Amino acid sequence: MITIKEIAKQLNMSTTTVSNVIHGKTKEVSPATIKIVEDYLKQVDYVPNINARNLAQNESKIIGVALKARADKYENLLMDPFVSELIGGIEESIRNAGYFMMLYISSDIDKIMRQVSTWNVDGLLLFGMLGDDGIRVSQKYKKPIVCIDTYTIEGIKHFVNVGLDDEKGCFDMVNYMIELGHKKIAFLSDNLNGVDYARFSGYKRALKENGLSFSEDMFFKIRPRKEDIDESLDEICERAKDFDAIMCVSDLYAVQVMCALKDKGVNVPEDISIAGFDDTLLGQLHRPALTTVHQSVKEKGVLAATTLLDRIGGKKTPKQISLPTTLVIRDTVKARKKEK
Amino acid sequence: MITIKEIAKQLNMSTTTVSNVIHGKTKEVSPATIKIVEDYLKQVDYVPNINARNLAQNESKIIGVALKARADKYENLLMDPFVSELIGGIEESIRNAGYFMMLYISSDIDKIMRQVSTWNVDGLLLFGMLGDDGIRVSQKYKKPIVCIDTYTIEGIKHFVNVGLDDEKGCFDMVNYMIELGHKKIAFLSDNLNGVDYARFSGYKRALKENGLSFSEDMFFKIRPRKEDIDESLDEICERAKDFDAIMCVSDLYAVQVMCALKDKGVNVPEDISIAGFDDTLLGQLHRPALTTVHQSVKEKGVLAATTLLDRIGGKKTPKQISLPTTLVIRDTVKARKKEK
DNA sequence: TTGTACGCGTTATCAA
DNA sequence: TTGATAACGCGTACAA
Repeated sequence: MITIKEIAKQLNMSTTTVSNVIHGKTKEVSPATIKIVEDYLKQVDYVPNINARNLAQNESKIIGVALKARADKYENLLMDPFVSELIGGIEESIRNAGYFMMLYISSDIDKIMRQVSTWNVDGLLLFGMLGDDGIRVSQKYKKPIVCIDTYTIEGIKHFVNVGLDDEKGCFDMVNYMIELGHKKIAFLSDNLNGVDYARFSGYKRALKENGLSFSEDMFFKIRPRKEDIDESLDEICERAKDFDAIMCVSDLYAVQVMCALKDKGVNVPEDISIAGFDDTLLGQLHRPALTTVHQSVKEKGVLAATTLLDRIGGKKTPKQISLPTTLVIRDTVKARKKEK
Repeated sequence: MITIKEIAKQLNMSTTTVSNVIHGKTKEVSPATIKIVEDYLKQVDYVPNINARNLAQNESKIIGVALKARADKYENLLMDPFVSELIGGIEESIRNAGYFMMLYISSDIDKIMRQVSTWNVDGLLLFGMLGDDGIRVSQKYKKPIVCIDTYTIEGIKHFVNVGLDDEKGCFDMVNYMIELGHKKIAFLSDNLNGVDYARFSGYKRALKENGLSFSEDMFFKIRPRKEDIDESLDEICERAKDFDAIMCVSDLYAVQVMCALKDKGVNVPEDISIAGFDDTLLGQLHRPALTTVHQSVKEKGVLAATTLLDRIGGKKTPKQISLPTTLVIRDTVKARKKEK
């Protein structure tokens, strides 16, 4: 690890000159010196020490990406295909902009904030915030923040948010199901907060606008933890007998339910129709191929990252950015045939 | 962002004393002063500046995780379920050990190495190294390195490696297929380097030990890029007509092939048997459920990270660590019925 | 055109 | 038991 000081010593010049050449401030350096320094730099393969630079300039070139994990859901958040695709898009954008990504995964918002302060990150990307998390973050951290898929009022007020038109996506799909003659349509998710609540709202609006009523027994609450999932799926399959169709809050759940149904001899879409949400690989590679609501997850990550970078660069950006959804009609939702 | 200097000023004492209290070097500090400092620390929510600390101590508490991307395969490596599960395990271990993870994704090994030097990372985790990458890295970087799934001779010589018994895993599966009466068994992958070559070797050994011969036309080379995949799968389905079974190098390919076959009216396992490798969610959630070779991807990540941390801590570790595989018998490989 | 000197926040050494 | 000061490597204002 050679330093500027060392280079200056070897070349018999001052650190300022070396530093100026490195940063292209060559207006005030003679061409001859430039050449000498540049040649030497290549020779010794100079790499600046980021810590010293950050300390001197009070910036870090780091984007913090904080994922608030839900303790009840996954062993590790990165194993969720949605999350990894999102991070993929984020990572790529950050890298291309010459920044670094520092990933924090924790269910403890205070821990996350300590890390963020410690590293003096230039900007923050937040995913999975709920309740008053937003307030607590914005009290401690004064640099640009962009949230992803945040629905809490505090989030909306305080931050820039990149989201999706979840409500409409679900509305469109349920509407489509009803057009095909389905009457008893269940909604399946593991909770009714944030994004899931928005989708649930779209589901209910579609029912209402088509003159169908909603009752509590039409909500299928799945328990996704490893130790619960089998029992939970059994119960859902049992309840599903009375239904024409199930609107699932994610592709993953849709595929899991279809597998459980098939194992019990129930056929999709002949006996029951199933729709998913997200349009991940899982649904694309299932047979029958999953009818689902498409969203571009990678694009969401890219958009969130570039928006944050714009803000760091002092540009104005919209505060609420909402990506569109589209229906992907494949083979798991078909016209209702028989009476139940 | 309050600093030690500021705290010392407020409390009318020296930075040394404050620093000592913070680091628990309380042998030489009077109880009274300790109390004062500790109380004040809580009040102001002091967070250390990592850059200054790293500069002073010449360490970073960062583990660099470098993924060498194959330009021909994915838009973004993180979208590969295998990779994200691996990273999940790594991230968790690093975090639990009080370190930070810095992720580099690039197809350019020199770029990766520059980043690693810049950040002065305490250790390096390498995935996807091929050819002479290993030599180039070890020339520039002198701190502990652990590779994952590296098979090159240079890699083996220079580094600690955490891998899998790929050869045996594939051997066992092909052996099992042959026991069930299959004779013409194809091997499918996108290349024959590194890990894939090891699996290919296991496949060939199983053929040989069972008195079956291998010929070039038994290797199905899939082209996984978006623009090629459909054509590639068409070709593979066509060639598959002459075969009893296909040993696929990954679950992803196995599932893709099964979908393509099904779309053409070919039934698995009735018409042809298919086996995968890795045991990912994709195979578990397919129907018929995929018969595959299990490896614990997350555990591999955990083991690589803890091995690296051990080395950083000065502990001795084995140089070659190989995880076992197990056969997961599900529904896509069945006894051969009809003559072809 | 080039060089000197200082500050960034922390830790470590050594003196008081 | 406490404090003053140097050092880490870089960038830069200002002096030469």
